[in-house]
Amino acid sequence: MEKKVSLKDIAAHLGVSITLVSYVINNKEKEARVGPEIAEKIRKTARELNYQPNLIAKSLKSGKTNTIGLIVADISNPFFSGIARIIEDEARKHGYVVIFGSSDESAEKSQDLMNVFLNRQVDGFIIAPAEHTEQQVNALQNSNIPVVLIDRYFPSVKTDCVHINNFQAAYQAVDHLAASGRKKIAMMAYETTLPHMRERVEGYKAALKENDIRFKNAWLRKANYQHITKDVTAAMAALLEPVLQVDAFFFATNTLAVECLKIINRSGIRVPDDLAIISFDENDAFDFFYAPVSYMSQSIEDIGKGAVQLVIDRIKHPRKKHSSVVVEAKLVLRSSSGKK
Amino acid sequence: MEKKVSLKDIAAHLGVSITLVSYVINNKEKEARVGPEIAEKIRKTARELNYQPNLIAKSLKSGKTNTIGLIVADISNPFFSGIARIIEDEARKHGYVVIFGSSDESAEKSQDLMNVFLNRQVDGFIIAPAEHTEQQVNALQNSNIPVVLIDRYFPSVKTDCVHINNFQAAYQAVDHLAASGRKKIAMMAYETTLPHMRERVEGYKAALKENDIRFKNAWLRKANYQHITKDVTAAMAALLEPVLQVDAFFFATNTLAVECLKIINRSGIRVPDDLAIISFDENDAFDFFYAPVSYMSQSIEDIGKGAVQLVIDRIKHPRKKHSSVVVEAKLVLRSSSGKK
DNA sequence: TTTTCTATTTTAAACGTTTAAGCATATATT
DNA sequence: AATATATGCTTAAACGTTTAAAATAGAAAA
Repeated sequence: MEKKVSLKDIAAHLGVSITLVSYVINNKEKEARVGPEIAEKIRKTARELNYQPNLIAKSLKSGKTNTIGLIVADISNPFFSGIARIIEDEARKHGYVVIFGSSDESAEKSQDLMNVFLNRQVDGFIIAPAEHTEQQVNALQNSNIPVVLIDRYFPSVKTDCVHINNFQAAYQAVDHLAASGRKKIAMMAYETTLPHMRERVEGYKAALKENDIRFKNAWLRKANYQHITKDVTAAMAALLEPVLQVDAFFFATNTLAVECLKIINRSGIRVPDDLAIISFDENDAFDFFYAPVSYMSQSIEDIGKGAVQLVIDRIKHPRKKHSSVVVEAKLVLRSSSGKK
Repeated sequence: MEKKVSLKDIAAHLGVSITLVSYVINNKEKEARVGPEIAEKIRKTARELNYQPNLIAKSLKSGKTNTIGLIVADISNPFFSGIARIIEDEARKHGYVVIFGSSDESAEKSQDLMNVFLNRQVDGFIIAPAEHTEQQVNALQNSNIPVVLIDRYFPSVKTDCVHINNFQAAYQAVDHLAASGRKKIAMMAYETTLPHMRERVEGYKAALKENDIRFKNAWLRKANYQHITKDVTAAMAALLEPVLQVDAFFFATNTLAVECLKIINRSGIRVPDDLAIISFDENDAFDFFYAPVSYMSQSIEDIGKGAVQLVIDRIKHPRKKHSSVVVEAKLVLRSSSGKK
C-alpha cells in the first residue's frame, strides 16, 4: 500500500510549514490569518495530491475516535441486526462509525469485547448487556465512559438506557390471550437473571392473575441460550404430550418463537384453534407461518435512534443526568392469536 | 472520562525511561537486555495501575489498525448479517476488529463508506460491491489496498473474491423444476448490471433451453432495489392475472423471495400444486411458508471464513497473486418445489 | 592503570496531526 | 520618531507509542 499523502507532503511541495497547511485544511484561515494566495495554493495542491486526513493521527491528538462500540448478543439475530442498521445510519449522520461484536450472552466474551473496544479508544458504547455483566457496565460508568444500554438494563446500575416497558408489554399480550378465552396459557422464556426477562415473566403472571387464572409452574418454560434447541424441544414435549396441556403460548423473544414454531409446525397442532400464539419481537418468518403470528412489536427504529442520540449526548455532556428512553411496544394481532 | 494510564505514567512512577517500560510491556526484555528486577517492577506497576495500551498510538506508529472494513448492501438482510457474524468471529481470532457499513446498493454511499474507512486507515476491505462500483474497487486495488469481494465480483477487475458459481447454481435449480415436469418457469431477479445476477439469469435460461422449454420474455421479471415492493407487486400481478401464467417460479435472492411469497400467500395460489418454487439463499421464513420453500443454499460460513482468510493473506502478502474462492452451493429440496 | 567488554538504561526521532506562542515585517497611531 | 497594531508565517511541543543509536557504569582484560 503506497504511502498516503500527509500535510507534510503538501507543505514540502510548497515550501511552507506544516502548520500553515493544517490551518487551511481545517478552514481556520481566518483565526490563523493565513494569506489568501498561499491558502489558495495549499488548497489546490491538496486537491492535486488528493490529500486525505489521517484520522488515526487526529484521534491520537484529540483523544476522540468518533467510533461507537456496539455489543449485542448476536449480530445475526434479525432483532439486533435491524437495530445495528439503524444505529449505523444514525451514527454516520453524526460523523461516527460503528464497530460491533457479539457476546453470545457470555459475560466473558462481553468483557473481551469491552477491552478490545476500550483499547481502541471508542468514544462510547451501545450495549445489549449479557447476564452477569453488571460489574462490567458499572466499571465503564465509573471510568466515565459513555454507555447506553439497549433492550436490557440493570436497575442497580445508573445508566442511560433505551427499552420498552417489559412488564406492561407482556401483560398486554397475555391479557389479550386471556380475554379471548384462553384458560391455560404457557410461556417460553430464557433462563436468565436479566431483569427484562424477569419482567416479561412477571407481566405474564400478573395478567394471568388479573384474569383469575391460577398460574401453574409447568406452564412456564425456560431455555438456556447455550442450548436453545435442546431445551425448547424438551419444553415443548412436556407441554404437548401425551396431549396438549395448554391452549395458548406466549414466546418471550423471536428466537424462541422460531424454535417453538418449528416444533408446532411438525406436531399437527392447529393454530389458533388448538393453540393461540403471541410472540415478542418481529421476524420475517412470522408472516409465513400458516397462521400469521401475532407479536408484541418493539420499534427498532426508536431503539436505534434513541441509543445513538443518548450516547452522543453523553459524549458531549459527560456529567449530565442519566436518562432512560422508554420505547413504545405495540401488539400486532393476526390470526395466530385467533383473529377478532 | 478520566485520563488513561500510559507508558509515561508507569515510567514516572518508577523513575525510569518510557523506553524501558515499552520493552518490558512488549516482552522484548531479551533483545533489549532489560534487568530482571526492574522488569519485574515494571510489570507489577503496570498491573497495579491497570495499564491498557493505546491502540490508536500503536496504529499511528505501525501504520496498521488491525481493522477490517465491511461493506454490504444492507446489514439487516439476514444473508449479510449472517456473513457479518462469521466475519466478526473469524477476524477477532486473528486480532482484527470489523467496522461495517451498508451501501443500500448505491454507488455513492459505497464511495462514501470507502472514504470514511480509508481515512480511518482500515487494513483491508471485505465488500459485497454495489452496481457501478467497479472504478471504486479498481482504485483500491491500484492503491494496493487489500480488498476481497464477496457474493458479487467484477470480471474486469482482478481481485481476491469469494462467491459461488452462480450460473451453475441457477441452472441446477431451474433444471430441477423442469425435470419435475414444470413447463412454464418464471424468474424474479434484480434489475442490475452486476454479473452475479446476470449469471443467475443465464443459468436460468440455459436450463430452460436444455430442457427444450422456449424462454418467454414475460417470464423474466426484474425488480429495482430502490423500490422492490412496487416492482414485485407489478411483476406478480402480470404473471398471476387474469390467470396464473406460469407453473414454477425461481427467485434470485431471499429478499425477492420474501416479497413474492407475501403476495402468493394472499393470492390463493397453491404451492406446489399450482406453482412450484425455488429460491436463492436462506431465510427463517422459508421454513414457515405453508409449503416449506426449497432453496439454493450458499454456505455463509464458507463465504465469511474465506473472505477473512483472503483479506488477511493479502494484508500479509500484498504482492501475491489474486485468488478466487468458489464456494459450493447446494440445492435444498422441500415441498415448495413438489417434494419427490 | 588504562583499555575493552558487557550489561543496563536513556536519548532522540518518528508516525501525522493540532495549536499556543513567537518572530518578523509592514502599516497605523501617537 | 517612537510606539502600537496588524499581518503572515514558523517554531515547538504535544498526543502515546516504537526502536535505532548513544550513553553510562562496572567488570574483566591488557
